[in-house]
Formats: sequence, C-alpha cells, structure tokens
Amino acid sequence: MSGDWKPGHRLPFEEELAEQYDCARMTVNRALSALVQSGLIERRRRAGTFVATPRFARAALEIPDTRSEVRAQGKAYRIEVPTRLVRVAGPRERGLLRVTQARVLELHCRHFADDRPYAVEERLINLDAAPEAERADFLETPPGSWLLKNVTWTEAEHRITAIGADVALARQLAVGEGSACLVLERWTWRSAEGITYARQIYPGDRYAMTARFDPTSAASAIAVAA
Amino acid sequence: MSGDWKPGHRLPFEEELAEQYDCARMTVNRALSALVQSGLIERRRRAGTFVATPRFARAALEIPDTRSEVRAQGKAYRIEVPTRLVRVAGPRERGLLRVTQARVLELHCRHFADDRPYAVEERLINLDAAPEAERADFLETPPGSWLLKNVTWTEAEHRITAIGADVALARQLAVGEGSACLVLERWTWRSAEGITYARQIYPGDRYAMTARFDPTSAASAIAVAA
DNA sequence: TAGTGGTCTAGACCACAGC
DNA sequence: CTGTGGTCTAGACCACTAG
Repeated sequence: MSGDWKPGHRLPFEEELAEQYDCARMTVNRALSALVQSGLIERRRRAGTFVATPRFARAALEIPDTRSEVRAQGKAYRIEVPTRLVRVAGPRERGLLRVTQARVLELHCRHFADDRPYAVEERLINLDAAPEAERADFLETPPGSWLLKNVTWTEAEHRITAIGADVALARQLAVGEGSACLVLERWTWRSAEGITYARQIYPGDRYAMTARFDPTSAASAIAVAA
Repeated sequence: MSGDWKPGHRLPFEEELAEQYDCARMTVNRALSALVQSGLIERRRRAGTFVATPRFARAALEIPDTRSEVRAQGKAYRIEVPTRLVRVAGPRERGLLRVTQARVLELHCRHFADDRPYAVEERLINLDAAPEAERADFLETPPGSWLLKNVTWTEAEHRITAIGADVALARQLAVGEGSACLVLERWTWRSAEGITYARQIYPGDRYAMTARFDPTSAASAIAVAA
C-alpha cells in the first residue's frame, strides 16, 4: 500500500512469512489469498508471490484507459496534447487532488478514434506522488495508460454527469453546440495522497459507459464503448 | 442461485454440511466465507447462516434504489405511476429482457424529491420470473425497492449515456428543452433469465452518479446524488 | 525434478449472541 | 449458559511450473 514494493516485486515465500510472523503456513496462505482477491498481488506456483499491476477489467471501477477503449473497438488511436505545464498547485488544484501543497503537472488532451474526436481530457498529476511523470512522453503513452502502468493506487472515485456542449467543447468534439455530453471525473489516491485527477468529456449520444457485475465471482468491469 | 431459497432462508449448520458433503468443517467454512464475500449469504454467531438480501452500497454496481437515494439526501420522496399494464412481450420487450417469450409488466413512473421532479423511469418486469410483481403496490413501495426486496438477482449490467431533453421529457423533469440529461439503463438477470429492465433519466446538471472503489476491501459503491 | 502454491484435515480454543 | 461461527494449528498430499 505504501508503494515501496513496485508492481512485479516478489514477496517472501509462505514459509518465510510464517516464520517471520510466528504463525502457521495456512494462516499466511489465507492472508495472501485475500490479497489475491483484492487484486493487490498475483501468485504463481513454483515462481512465488508478486505485487500485481492493476489491469483493466479486473477490479471493480478500475481506471479506464482511453487508448485500450478505442483499440478494443477496433479503431486507430491518436492523441493530441496541446497543453502541458508544471506549476505549484493553486487552490483549485489542491482541492481536486485533496492535498495541502504539491507540484502538479497539468495536461489538456484530445483523444481520437479513427481520426474522429473521441474525448477531451483535462488531467492533473501530483508530481510529489509521481515524479517520473514529469519526464514521461504522453504522445507515446497517453497519461491514463502511463499512470496505470507506473503508479500504484489504492482508492478511486468516479463521478459521472451530463452537460450541454458549449461552443469551444462542441468544436473540439465535432458535435453540435448544446448537444449532450457525458462527463467522467476520476480521482485516484494512494493511502489518502491524491495522485491524479482527470476529467474526460465524451459525446453523450455516441458513447455509453457500461458496467457489469456478477456477484458469484464478485467481479465487475466498467467500460466506455460506442 | 436458483432462487429456491429466498432471502432470509437459513442454511444448514457448518457441521451438518460437513457431514452431508463428507468433508472437514474447515472446508465448509471456507466455502461459506467465500459466499459471504460475494454477498450471497450472511452469517451470525449462535444464529446461523442465511440467504442475504442484496443491499444498496454493499456490492459493486448494486441496484440503485431511487427512494433510498432521495431519502439519503434528506428529502421527501414521492412517486407517480401514470402507466401500468400487463401484456405478452413483443419484440422490443423480448430483446430488452433477453427472453424468447414472457408476460411482462410495463410501468412508467416519475420520482419526486421534495415535490421537485427527480427522475423519470420506464420499467419492464418479467412476470414469469417475478409473478408476485403483478399484485405489488408500487405507490407504497416503488418498483426498484420492491424488486430489491423480493427478487434475487445474480447478474446486473448498467449503461450510462447522455441525451438532450425533448419537449415531453423537459416538461416531465421541469428542465429546459434540449438540456443534458443522464440516462441510466439497467438489466438484471437471475441465471441468465431476464428479470427486469429499467431506464431512468435524471437532469444531468443537477445530479451525478458517483462510484468509489477500495481495492483493500474490494468494496465499492455507486450512488446518485445532488 | 524440485520447489513453489493450493488445498484438505482433525482438532482445538475462543468470541459472541441468542435462548 | 450453550450453541453457533471465527480462527488458528501442524501436518499432509497434490498440482503445477520454472529452471
């Protein structure tokens, strides 16, 4: 949870943990099994136990990855990043990231599917929590995908609203002025420290968010699709 | 999963199940613990093990209950049910419920919070799957709440889109014509049999859907709030 | 093929809540 | 108080797979 063990890090074997915590191997096994179910670790026989990489469609309400969404629809993905700047967080950024102070990276992006506007995105990244983001190439790997791969998160919150497109948004999304759009806001934390805030806007009539839940496996998935 | 054991039904004790399945009590305990985690059963010491009633804010993407949503905001709840009719499912109803034939109950409702329109709802209920619905009083208990209490489901899917209000919808929700609205569609199944389809429309600027996820406990919640 | 995790067992003690 | 579930134990055997 602290993030000290990066995705892929190998944990001690069951017998070592049993000795370390002075308990039976079965007790360690149950604890680790619970961590597998919450998606924090992965286990392979003969190989060991490893810190997991969060993946799309595994955990409930996981961080959607725009590039994967577009490619899953069989379309070509492209991103534009017209704005990229680093600054000390002002009141608005501190509120959105829920931190008292931080250096932040602010990005404005536009996502395309087959050269048609797919979504616009405004994103804040807390550089104190994810300093490597300052040097990341977001044209190569879009910010959502990059964060998914490089930063471990422990809590997430989504908020979905609908708005009518104003003139600027309508032009960016190539839709009529006033047409309904879906707004997906997303906050991500690690141990109460805000990592990133994203606000993505989709044409509301063309795209839908879907979520499935199966209580038998307690598995769920969230996706945006045409 | 078959629905034969209604919510509240007491399961055999661990020792009885261990004898019945010829295994150790610890094995039964692990199986039942998994069912607790998936939310299918509840267990109380000294009392026993019971089929659970699905509850709001317990499982991921659980069925939102409009009445609970409104009351959670500290507002008075009221419902109107202008349309209520029973008929044999036509092509559209069969498609939405994903059944080959069925008798269906069709409802049109309007939900109010403090006498202000909160949402409109169109709902189909498969009467072959939930025959008791034909005699239910949906003014006393709104359909979402009634189904939540009386019918066990095993799978659910949500779909969220945004639309601009047409003249009729704008009047029903007391919003301006063309203003953006959130559309929440929900399908619910039990063992692949469609139980209900609901389509709820909220004023998009006034209300938001939020979803939280905490991988440590694998708990998540979805809610609609002002 | 050896070293991991996966799983079951029989027994034990405890905490808790109905009765 | 007593009967449930909650949890731990020490040992065992098996399945899988990485080296």
